[in-house]
Amino acid sequence: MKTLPVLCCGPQTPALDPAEADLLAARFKALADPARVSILNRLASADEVCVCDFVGALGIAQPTVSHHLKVLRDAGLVESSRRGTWAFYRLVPDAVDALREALGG
Amino acid sequence: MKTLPVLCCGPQTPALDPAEADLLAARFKALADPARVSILNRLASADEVCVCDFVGALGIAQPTVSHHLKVLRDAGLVESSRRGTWAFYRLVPDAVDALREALGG
DNA sequence: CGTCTTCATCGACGTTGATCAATATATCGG
DNA sequence: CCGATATATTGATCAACGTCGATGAAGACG
Repeated sequence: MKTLPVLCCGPQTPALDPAEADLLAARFKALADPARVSILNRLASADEVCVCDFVGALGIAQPTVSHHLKVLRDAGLVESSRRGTWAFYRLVPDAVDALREALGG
Repeated sequence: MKTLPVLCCGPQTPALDPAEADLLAARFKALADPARVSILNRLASADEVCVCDFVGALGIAQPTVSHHLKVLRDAGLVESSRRGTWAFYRLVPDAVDALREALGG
């Protein structure tokens, strides 16, 4: 007669909702690049920062900066408004707070 | 005579240390996948979880789970210990705390 | 209008990552 | 030692990402 294999785990607790996992992963992915971490860090120290400031500080080409800002915008972590010639970016505090809470507040 | 262009930004505050940005980005990148977010979420609710539990709960193949666990291990977010047949994974609280502080605690 | 500046988008290139089948390694029971 | 189980590693494939040059869109200024 065949013996049953020994099990290591009891009944499983339900997994995290896949949609919730997707949302969190998408937001963390927006931070998965040094340039974008630097952008967020700079935004944390000022109410508004204009794009030309990022270009000067990050040492990467202007289209690349624009690309990173779009990634952060699509993730809902920053928002922008254009005034005349320049575009200014701000943090979205609620989105950043949500991420921090996901890490176990 | 040529006029000087109007500037939008004053003198720049120093940028975040590139090495620091790299480290933070690497850790956020480890969370930039739904499977790994679910793994961390499950680890947050239990002292230890064995690999077979992840395989059952995530609905992805065993080598893929092993790959994701390696990514989290390399990022220093989890650690593992083998006891007999099974491997158990735990959170590394300090690493998770560091990430949360980077989001502005 | 014409030119200059700022910023966004597009197209292309090389790199990285996620996934799984197959295989390797290790441990337990007999 | 042998077969079964659990985990890790390898190799291959396909998609996604970072980067930049070229181009486009929109306002400022004369």
